[in-house]
Amino acid sequence: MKRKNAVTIFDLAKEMNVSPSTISRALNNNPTIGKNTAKAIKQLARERGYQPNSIAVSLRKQQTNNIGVLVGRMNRPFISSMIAGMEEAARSEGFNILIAQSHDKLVNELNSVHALQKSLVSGLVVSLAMESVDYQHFVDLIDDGIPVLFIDRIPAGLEVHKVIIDNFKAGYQATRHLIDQGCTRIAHFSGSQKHVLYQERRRGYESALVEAGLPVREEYILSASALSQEEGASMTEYLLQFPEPPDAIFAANDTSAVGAILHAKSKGVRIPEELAIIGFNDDPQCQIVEPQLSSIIHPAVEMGRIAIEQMMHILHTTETLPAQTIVLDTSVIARASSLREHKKSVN
Amino acid sequence: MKRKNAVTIFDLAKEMNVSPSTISRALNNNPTIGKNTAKAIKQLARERGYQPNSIAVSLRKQQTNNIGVLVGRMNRPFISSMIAGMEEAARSEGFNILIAQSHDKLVNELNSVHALQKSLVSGLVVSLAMESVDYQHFVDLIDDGIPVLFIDRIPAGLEVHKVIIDNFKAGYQATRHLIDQGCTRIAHFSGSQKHVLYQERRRGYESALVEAGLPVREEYILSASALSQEEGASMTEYLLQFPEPPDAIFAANDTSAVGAILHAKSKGVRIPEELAIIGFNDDPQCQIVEPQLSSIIHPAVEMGRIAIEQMMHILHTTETLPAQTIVLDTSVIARASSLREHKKSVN
DNA sequence: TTGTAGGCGTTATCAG
DNA sequence: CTGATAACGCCTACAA
Repeated sequence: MKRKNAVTIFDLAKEMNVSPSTISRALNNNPTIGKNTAKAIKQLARERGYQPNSIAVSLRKQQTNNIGVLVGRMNRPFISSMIAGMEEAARSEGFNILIAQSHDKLVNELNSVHALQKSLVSGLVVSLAMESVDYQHFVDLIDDGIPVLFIDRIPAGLEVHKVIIDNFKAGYQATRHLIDQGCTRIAHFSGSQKHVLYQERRRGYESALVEAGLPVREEYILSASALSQEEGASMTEYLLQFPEPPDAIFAANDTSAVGAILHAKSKGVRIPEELAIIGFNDDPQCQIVEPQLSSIIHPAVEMGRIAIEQMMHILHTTETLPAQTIVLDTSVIARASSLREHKKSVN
Repeated sequence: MKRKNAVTIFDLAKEMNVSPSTISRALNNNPTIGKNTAKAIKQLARERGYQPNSIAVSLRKQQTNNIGVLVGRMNRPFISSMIAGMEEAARSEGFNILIAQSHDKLVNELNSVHALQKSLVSGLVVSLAMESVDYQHFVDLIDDGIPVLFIDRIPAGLEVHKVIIDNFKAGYQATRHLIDQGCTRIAHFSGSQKHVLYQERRRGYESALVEAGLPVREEYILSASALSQEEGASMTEYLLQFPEPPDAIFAANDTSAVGAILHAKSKGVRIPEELAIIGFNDDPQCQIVEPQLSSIIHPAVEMGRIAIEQMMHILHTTETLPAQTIVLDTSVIARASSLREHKKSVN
């Protein structure tokens, strides 16, 4: 398992009758090296196919070119797209992405943070595990000099770097869209209230209702742990039994919204005429379900890219940067599930 | 950016009045160390929160604990699930997964292989870029002592380690299923014929037809570059114009199959009565489209897991292992898009 | 059973 | 402008 063509700066030095340090300096564009020597050295390095041994560099600098990425599960459309964006951005900066999944369990989150720390990642990008409530392990990391940046699922009340979407505004937009379609009894499927993200979407929802002079009815606000398709269906079943059932649903994700559509259809409820529905994320399924599902667009790939750019900024700055939050915009994509006939021209 | 609690074996050695090598040996379970000393050392290491510096270890061994994973795009359901499986398996072995995307471009594939090689990954798991035809860069890597294992999209005619599904059999199964439903004019959506994977699925399709005494009609076999939903729709449109249009389609992926369903429905073609359809991959969309799409199940997560286990086996073996191919089984999952009324009891 | 010393490949510091 | 030299933290002959 030995690398064969292991050309080192020592080999180059011997061949050119200079010292290894000269080679090192030339290759690192140190200005104190003579123009000509530098050029000759680079030339030879290219010829010999010299590749700096990144492990040696890391050992010397006590820092790798790896960024750890910790997520709940990576095989979800939104997450994998986010990571895809990170990978691109990181690679263009000469960094690698090192992935860990917590499977939304605190134990795994702890272990993974630990494992990544051991691998000496230069920085860590985290989308919190569902049940995470204790953030001490991240604080330790930060205290240890490893910058941590949170993305999408952020911790509550912690002064840290964040890249998020404006969940309040998105919730407002979604609800506002339903109101614009003439809906007045709008229900909301929310997720675990432990998460800032769902709290915010809900706040946006309530704010839009209040602004429009509509009542905020507690019985119309349902929380589901996983917001699965099944949960979406059963929540819809529950709502439809009301003497005065809702005429619209704003679901905090697409999966539960699809569940709502399928259930409503199976009960002969017409969508969007009797029940307008909007989801969240713009997952691929939105364009497949019938009627097509309106949703809120997340710039997932871009979020990942921006997170890495921000991380690079932090890494390249010697002094400690104050915690900064980058907020990305969302928008409504209106489709058949919420566009009522007499409003369709309006879009 | 300095790690603070950097406890080293040297620190422990000083504290215990032994030499660093003793510490190292004890922590590595070297049997030549006295039971008691070893125990005491491990105890102290735990107390002081000692963490071996993995970079130093890597430099010494000229090998990291990272496995490179190179795929086309990671934000596709099948791929991200595969990587999820790899991540789990690798982590349980103390390895990290380092991701690179080729975006199905040869240039990126080359660059990424290069970048991963520079980061001194211990091994590389590759799912080929669409257009990859030249495999020299992988051969170089292998010659350089870095084991390479191909998964799913494998190179043609190269003696290498592989983890794949039996695409021939899967193609046979899918077609056989349609034949069992009473279909006799079965069309096939295939992908780029440069890929072994699509060649095999097609061979399986043809084999099932021949076995059943049905003709293999060239005009029923269509190839699409990306097998997108649009391509699926337009290929269906094309097929439906035949004087004797097909009564079934076996699509080499779900996306194009969904395109077929949507187009056929829009033309008033009844599914599955007039046109039975089966896809490939069992992507989430299968259960959302109406009628629900029959498909071929891939054990994606397990494939990833097995690939890593195989890689570990290779890494832990000192001599060079002969190239081995692991073939995983697939099965048909029959849903409404292909289950004809009079056959439904059969399943 | 334990200690000593050298080296993995690079870079930073200090002389020249 | 360039050359020695000493780390970075760990492992492993070889010696004791």
